[in-house]
Amino acid sequence: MNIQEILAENLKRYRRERGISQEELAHLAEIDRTYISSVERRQYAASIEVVDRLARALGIEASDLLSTNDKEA
Amino acid sequence: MNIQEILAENLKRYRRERGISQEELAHLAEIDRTYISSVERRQYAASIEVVDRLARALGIEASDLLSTNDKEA
DNA sequence: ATGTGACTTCCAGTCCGTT
DNA sequence: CAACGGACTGGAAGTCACA
Repeated sequence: MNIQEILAENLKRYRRERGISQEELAHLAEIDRTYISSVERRQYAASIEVVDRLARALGIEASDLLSTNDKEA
Repeated sequence: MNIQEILAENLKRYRRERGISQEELAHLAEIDRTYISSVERRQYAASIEVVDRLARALGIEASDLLSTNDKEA
């Protein structure tokens, strides 16, 4: 389990918990729609900047998106 | 407190707790010494890849380096 | 043992589209 | 709504000399 997978899995999980689409999250986090798709498909090693923006959009902290524990927000 | 500051502060704190220099950490994480210096001085929004390598070198998890809580490892 | 400016390379991230 | 492609740009990644 590398860091990109951890981010991808956490992102998908939290996003689905919120019941929002990639597109909506993209809008909320002000990140490109196709980029969110790429991250969820482990295509890139995102910067902490985008991890932070994604976390804020989901109402959690950046560290939650990189955590290996599967705890609820 | 933005994400770069959080990373910088956590990195410095954990590194000093371990009593190791930037040079030693650089060697352990296989990252250039001056790059670690840059990160600690908030010059970049590092990628999660780099954060992960630094965390491993410090014996912690990537999420610990981005956490806002000041807990011990 | 660390900070810094200058530098080059390359991929993160955006924007257009189609399947 | 998501995966995926091509083309592009800015800035992270990585290194050096010197203070």
